[in-house]
Formats: sequence, C-alpha cells, structure tokens
Amino acid sequence: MTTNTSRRGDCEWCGLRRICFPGRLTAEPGLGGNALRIRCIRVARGHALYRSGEQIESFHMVRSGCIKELDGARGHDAVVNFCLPGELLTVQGAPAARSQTTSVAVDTSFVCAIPWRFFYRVCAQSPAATGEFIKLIAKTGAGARELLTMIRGQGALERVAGFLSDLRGRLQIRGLPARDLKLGMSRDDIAGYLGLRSETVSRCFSELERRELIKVRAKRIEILEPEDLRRLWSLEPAAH
Amino acid sequence: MTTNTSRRGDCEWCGLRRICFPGRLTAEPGLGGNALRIRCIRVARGHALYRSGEQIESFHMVRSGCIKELDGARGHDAVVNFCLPGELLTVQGAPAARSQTTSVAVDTSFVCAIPWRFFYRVCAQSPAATGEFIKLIAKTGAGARELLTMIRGQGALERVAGFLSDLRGRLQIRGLPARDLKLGMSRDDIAGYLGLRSETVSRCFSELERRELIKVRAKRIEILEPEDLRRLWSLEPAAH
DNA sequence: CGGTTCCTTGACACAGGTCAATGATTGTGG
DNA sequence: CCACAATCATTGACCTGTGTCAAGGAACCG
Repeated sequence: MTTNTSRRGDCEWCGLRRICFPGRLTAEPGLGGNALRIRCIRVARGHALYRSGEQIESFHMVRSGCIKELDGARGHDAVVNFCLPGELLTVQGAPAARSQTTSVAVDTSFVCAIPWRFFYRVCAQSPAATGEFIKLIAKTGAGARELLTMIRGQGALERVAGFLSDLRGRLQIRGLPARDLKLGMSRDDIAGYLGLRSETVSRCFSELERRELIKVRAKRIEILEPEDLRRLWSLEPAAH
Repeated sequence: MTTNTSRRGDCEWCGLRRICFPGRLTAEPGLGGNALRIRCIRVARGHALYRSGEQIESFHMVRSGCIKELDGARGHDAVVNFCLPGELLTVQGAPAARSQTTSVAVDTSFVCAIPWRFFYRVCAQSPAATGEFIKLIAKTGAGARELLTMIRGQGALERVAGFLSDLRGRLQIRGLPARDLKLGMSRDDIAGYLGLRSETVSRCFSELERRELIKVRAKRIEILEPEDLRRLWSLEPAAH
C-alpha cells in the first residue's frame, strides 16, 4: 500500500469537498490546513482495504476506481454496494469499531481515510460541516434502501436495467464518462448484488441488447438508449 | 398530537440514553438539564409522524409502540423498516432536509424528536457523545443491509422465520416481552417488508405452525421454539 | 499456445406469484 | 349488546419467472 498526500485537483468532485475545502468553511480557522493531511491509500485490484471484523479508526471515501463492499455477516459474502469515486464507504461504528463489511477493489483504486479524530474536531468547530457530514451518511443509507426497494419490487430485467442506469447516473453526476461503462466486476458480483444468478444477468444483458438499449462487449457495456433504460427500471413496480 | 416532557423512567432502555443522560456525560456541564427538554410526540395508530417530502428538523427515536417506515421514492410505498422502542428512525439529511420516508404508527406510539440544534451542541462539547451517535446511525444502516441480505439470499419460509426471530431479538435486548408477539401490522405490510405477497406470508405462518415452531392466533404470535426458528433463518443461505 | 476462468445459451423444474373463493376478526350504528 | 359490513387472513388451483444443471465458447494470462 502506497501512502500519498492528497492534491488539490483530486478533490474537486469529492463528496467531502465541503468539509475538506474552503467551501463553507473558509470562515472557520484552523481547519483548512489540517484538512489536507488526510491519508490517501492505494488498493490494487482484487485486494482488500479492510476485512469484516477488523478494527477501523477512520471512515473512507473513494477517490478513484471502484470498491465493492461485502456483507460478511453470516453465510457467504454478497455484494452490498459498489462504491464509485466521490462516494463514502459504509460508515463503521465510531472512534474504533469492528468493521461489518469487507471492502475489495474491483479496479485498482485510491481511497481517502479520514480519521474520526479529525471528524470530531470539525464537529466541535463547525455545525455546518457536521450537517454536511450527516447528510453524506444519510445518503449512503438511502442507497441501501433504494437497492432494497429495487430488489423487492422488480423482475430480473428491471433490476439489471436499474443497475446500469444507476451506475450511469452516479458517474454522470461527478462528470465522469458514462456512456461506455467498463465493468470491473464479474457477472457473479453483479448477480449477487441484484439478488440473481449470473446466468440470469447474462440473459438480461442479451435481452437488453436484443432490444437495442445497450451494446455488450464482454465487460465493456455501451448504453445506447439511456432514457428507455431508465424508464424500463422506474416503471410502475411489478403492479402487473 | 399531544406534546409531553420526557420522564426519567422511560429512557432507561432508550438507545439515546448515553447522550441524554449522565452516563458518559455527567462530566460535561450544561447538557444534562437541556437534554431533558426533548419533545415527546404521540402518534395514533394509523397516523403519520411525517410524510415523504416534508421538511424535517429533528431526528426521531421510538419510545413506545411501533412505527413503520415507507420508502416513498417511486411507485407504491413499501415498508423499509419496523421501528421498535429504543430505535432510531431513518436519519433524514441534516439541519432541515426533506424526508425520504413516510413514518406511520402501526400501534399508537410515543416518539422523541431531537432537534439537530441539540445534536450540534453535543458534538461541540463531547466527542464521546458524538461517537455514540455515529454508532447509532451506523447501526440503522446495518439494519437495512441485513434485511437486504436476508431478502436476496433466502426463500420465503426463511425470511418469515428471520422476521420473527429478528423482532424477538430486538424486543428481548430491551427487556420487553418477546415470547408473545402482538403484530400490529397487516400481513400485507409484512409481505411488502419481506418482498413477498400476503398469501405467501400466510402460508409460511401456517407451515411454521405445522412444524410447531410458533402458534398463530390472528395478529398474536407465540414463539414456541426460538432456537429452531433462528437456526432455520441463519442456516447456510440457499446453498441447496 | 494451452490452460483457466469467465460468459453465454439451452432444457427443465419448482418456488412463489396470481386469481378466486371462503372464513375469521374488527369496527360501527341501531 | 347484537348484527351487519368491511376489512383482513387463509387456503386451493394454476401459471410464470428464475434457479439449476449442463454444455459449449470467448477472453485472459502466463
């Protein structure tokens, strides 16, 4: 693992920008300087940032690449979230709690580690920044709920369409290329995430291609009709 | 809606106790007194505490009864969580964000509303209390993930067994009666929560009764074999 | 280039959804 | 307090969507 110091440009689209950077905080003295000393960690493809059960003393944000989070609770691990640049990894307890998830790089990634110690300092000095942070956490919770809703209510094709639309949307928001998706994860990972089997995911990709909504070339997926794709997904839930 | 002041005894098993009460905080001056001025709201059975889209300026904790949270995102509402006494309702953004969920009382309930204003004051004065709070939020996130895992991996019977085991466990932890469950919610609510249909839930209840793990009397369910029930649920996931 | 690993496609079975009819429980007004 | 209506729960018969199993085929790696 290589440890870097963050550079300014990287944070432009980072979800923590408002905490780290002068945005709302130029007013607060003594934060700006320290904010830049956050650790930045490299995680090679296939390697774990941390595993379920380990003691974690920071919360983490993806700077580049893609991290999959596995719920190690019971039974075999299944993917709970694919975390893209600018997004917060599942927040593990407070100052030092055992992680409930395992985080594995799907592509080689850089991840920021923000120590709780730093967070407390921000809370003590700036309610505004505290609010931003709570918003961030709340958002990660919303992600889990949305996935839940999608999986409970929709059929396989809708889930796969939703998966692609969601990825596209999240990349787009941060100004990343979103027409050509290069999926680092396997079909099995996707299937686990969506509560399906890899065969079913394959079939759905084929079906979407047959309908000319996407173009599949192995792990590279081109989205031809974003709108149709999104509509397919957010159509009235299986109220057949 | 009736507004009360909290009384001491109620908080004994409240998840926020450590923030509200002298536990870790006796040392911190100026908190104890104010902590007691949290609003306590009565919500009659079937009525909403707030609805999706409303502006919320507090976070909430259930003091007694049971609240169901509906994800109003798109399409018809489906239950995301049944919130029991001592548990935190889904945390909505920060100082004042639009709620993403609708909260409806399944039984007539009392709910504490803790204004963000108060939370910020605690953060500013006590990192320890901040930590406790983050732990609480993280726990609510874990709940959503567990439900997700359960729904993706298990069959209908396992889900229903898990639902009952989970309820039992959560009541037990707080020292509430847990052998006889009086489910305030309809079969449809349960079904929506578990990603099933009410007919299937019925069938599963009947099957569990046939196996003599539970006794079903309308909305009153007696758990005869808690261990067998739990085992059924946490058995190796559908790895048939 | 040969061996893995991953992806795609097909045939079939079964869990759970759907539709429909009956029975239980709750609530309301006379 | 009873009777009636409305809602909710249960059960059965049938059907569809995915899981399962199995057999190629494509892509990746040393």
